[in-house]
Amino acid sequence: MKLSQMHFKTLREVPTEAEIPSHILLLRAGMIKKTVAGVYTYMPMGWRTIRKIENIVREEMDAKGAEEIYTQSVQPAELWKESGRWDAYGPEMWRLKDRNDREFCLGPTAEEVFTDIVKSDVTSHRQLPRMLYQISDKYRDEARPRYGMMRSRVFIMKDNYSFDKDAAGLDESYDKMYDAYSKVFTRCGLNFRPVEADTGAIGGSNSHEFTALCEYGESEIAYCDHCDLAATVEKAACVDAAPQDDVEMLPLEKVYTPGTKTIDEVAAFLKLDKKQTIKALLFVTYDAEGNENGYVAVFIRGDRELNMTKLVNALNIPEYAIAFADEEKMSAATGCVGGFTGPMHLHDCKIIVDSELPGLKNLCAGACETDHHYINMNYGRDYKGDMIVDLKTLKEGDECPICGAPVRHARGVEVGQIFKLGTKYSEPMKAIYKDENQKDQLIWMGCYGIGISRTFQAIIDMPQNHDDNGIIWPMSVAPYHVIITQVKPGDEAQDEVAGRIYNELTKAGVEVLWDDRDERPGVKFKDADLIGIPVRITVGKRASEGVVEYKLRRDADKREKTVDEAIADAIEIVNKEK
RNA sequence: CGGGGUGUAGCGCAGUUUGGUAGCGCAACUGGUUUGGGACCAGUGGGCCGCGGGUUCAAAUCCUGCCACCCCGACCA
Repeated sequence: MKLSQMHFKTLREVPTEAEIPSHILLLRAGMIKKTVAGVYTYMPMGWRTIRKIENIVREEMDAKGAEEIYTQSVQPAELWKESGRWDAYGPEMWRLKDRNDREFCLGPTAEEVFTDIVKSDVTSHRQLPRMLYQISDKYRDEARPRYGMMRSRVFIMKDNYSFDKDAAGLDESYDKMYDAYSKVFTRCGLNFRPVEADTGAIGGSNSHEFTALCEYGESEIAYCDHCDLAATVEKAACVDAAPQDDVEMLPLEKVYTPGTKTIDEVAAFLKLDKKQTIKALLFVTYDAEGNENGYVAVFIRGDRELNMTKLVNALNIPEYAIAFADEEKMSAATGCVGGFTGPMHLHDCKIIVDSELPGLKNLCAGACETDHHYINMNYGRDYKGDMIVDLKTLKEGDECPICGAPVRHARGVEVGQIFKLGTKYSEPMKAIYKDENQKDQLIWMGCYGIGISRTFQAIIDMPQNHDDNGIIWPMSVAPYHVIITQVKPGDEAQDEVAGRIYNELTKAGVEVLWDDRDERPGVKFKDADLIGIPVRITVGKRASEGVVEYKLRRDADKREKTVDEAIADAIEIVNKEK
């Protein structure tokens, strides 16, 4: 393809909307354009890379026996009501009505549609297992779109669904996908790590997230250098402090603690370690219509951090159905007092106690009375919880829940996630097959997603895939393999040499971009670096002698080569790496 | 949804405090000189100053309502 004939434009200056390298470079390279917040257009060069990623995904899916289908984005509300997720999904779902007032959504995912398809076609154990996938736009009306395509409202996702006879079959499908995903992300040039993850709105029993390691990522993962621990921070279990069984309970005492509303203030005032205090966190919960339907008080050791995901899982409600409470409003109903709430004297309020508190003795907590705290508070004797559960966030340096070593944290971008759904969808939607004994059985399902557009962007954020001058595409996903930078189009010798290189490489299956624009050489070099084509062949002054310059985008050094050498070397490296 | 910020030419910005009818750089276009790392000279075109309402002889500028976008948080396969 001749660059002079392409719809191609690069930006010299950084657009204000972008902050992280991948977003800045994609915009500057003219590979994407924003349509509206969280919605992007893929320009020719960017779209080529998207298609390369998609094809890597297709190859790996097909290799595991999955078949591609295509379901359209508009999905009827009935299916979602059948699974129970029409209400559960919340404001993120993009809902719409047709002219007859029937309800639909733009698919944020497609468990319902796939389950519906399979249940009507599959009736016998002989038809299982099955694995179907698709690559399509997904719609999620994100509260805050961010970082270009890292968190957008419309994005390209590969989603597939496995249908098995039983749990063992599901395990097998899951393992296949785990393997396929590892291959996909390796081929895409990502530094990634599979980590255990929470199942969120999708549900199910077991899940791994594939996280591209990158400082700009929104996921935080916890891992351990000494054992296999690798989990999202939401998922990671936390080790309770050792129970103080041998410590004697001291008499409960109310103390005057004027103006000490925060844990830091109380601890300083009473000269206590924060580990001897209990922190209160107050929440209000909402029903499906968005009306308040209850209060929740969470108690956790003063130095700990609440893990919202664990709380929501314990309450078995969706995340959007809970929010920090207006303490003043709540005080009338429950007796809490802003800054001085403790687990005693509360009423009409669900009390949730972190799992390590019952084992700890003589703690300090609010007295539900302004300017007062209790000291020597003990579980069982002085207070009780309606629920006792691990609500702690595993922090960097905390004890590893598996081996006890200090835990490490890293940031990353979630590029894929796999779930064991079990019968979560087949049960409400009645996806049933007849087994060998002519008995009805539920189909066991798994679902597996890859954010194609997110992967596209995450690739660039890998440190090895960009530098100050632009993108450095891995060969496997580069929009073109080779760029011919012709210094002086119209020069007879250069035209001849560039044309020959173009033709021979193209014949060999190499994708070549020919920069034949009437621009100064500097502009072409800058653009070539910016768009990140892996191999550059510069046809310049010495073209008449049959000599060109050969340079890899990722290396600094350039080398003069004969035309034939350059062609041979380009073919070799492209075939090796593509 | 809470907090903060910004909307002026395709992109990046100044002008707003103190009202007087819009400017700079890049990009584009024309001509010329250039041609191996974002050239130079001369010239040209391009703006409902986010949108509505108000104050005023006069509004990019003051008042007011709305909208959009970005950042932090909340939230999120």
